[in-house]
Amino acid sequence: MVQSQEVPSLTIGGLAAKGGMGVETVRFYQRRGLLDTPSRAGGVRRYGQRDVQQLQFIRRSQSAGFTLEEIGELLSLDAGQDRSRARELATKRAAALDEKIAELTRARDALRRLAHECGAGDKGPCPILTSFDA
Amino acid sequence: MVQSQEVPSLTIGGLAAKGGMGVETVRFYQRRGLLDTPSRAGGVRRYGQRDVQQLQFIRRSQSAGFTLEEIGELLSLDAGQDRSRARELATKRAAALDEKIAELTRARDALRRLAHECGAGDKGPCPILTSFDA
DNA sequence: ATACCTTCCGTACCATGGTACAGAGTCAAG
DNA sequence: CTTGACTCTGTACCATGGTACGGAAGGTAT
Repeated sequence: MVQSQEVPSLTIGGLAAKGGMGVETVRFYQRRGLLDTPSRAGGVRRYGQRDVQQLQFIRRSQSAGFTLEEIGELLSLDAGQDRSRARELATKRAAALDEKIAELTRARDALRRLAHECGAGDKGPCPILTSFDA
Repeated sequence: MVQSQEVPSLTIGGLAAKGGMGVETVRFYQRRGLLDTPSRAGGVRRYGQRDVQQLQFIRRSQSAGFTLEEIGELLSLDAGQDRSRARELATKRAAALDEKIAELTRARDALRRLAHECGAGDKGPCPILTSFDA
């Protein structure tokens, strides 16, 4: 089985576009060590599919609540041998998300209650401060 | 019905403790206009139940995802007459929370899947990058 | 080959939500 | 009436996650 040896063809602008972010953000991730910086063979740096995937991974991880520092660790684990550490990070974050989800759900319910109790009228004070018992 | 005219008796330290935060944070909220600064009648400023309640409100609102700026608006609405604005803010945030909850739920499920797929062994690489399809 | 756009690199700046500290004043217990 | 803890005020600093900008070099369409 031969690995298809992709020729990296994107410039940083194209890469950023595929990642759904600005060029400056890509460079920022490079500075942070989240994305490597290919060599300037000749003129301008070129990026490939792997880099696109990595940017998308960063975004997904962020939306899962990982910090950039944690994402750095995940990326280093991806290539590494320490499965149990990988599992640990994933399950810890999943548990944290369970808590966060519960918290946001309570808050949402409280807000809907507040909106309802605030009544149908449009005049008069609405005691938000005491109504919002999250 | 007579309003019980509470005599404010807490110092800033006691207030902060009741709010579950540090003194510096209370002062920070005062600077941001989220909490008013009683006059220094004599020596030291004194705080009452209303202030405690307000700090708790701030914390609850933060956990509901409001920014400090939005919280400032909510507080001004509390005393105000604009019920429809209050309802609008509450329902908008509730909807935003619904989205956020869905996003976090997806991320959590993806993480649990990842942890599972990462297997029971403890050696060898775990393709996190491609497994985490949030 | 001449515009014109992008990249490159370094450095500076931004918003958000705090946290720390110095130096002076105030308070309460012993 | 001293001592030690707490308060007050102003200003500075912090972490996180970017965003902006200037000036030089590279790439590309006409």
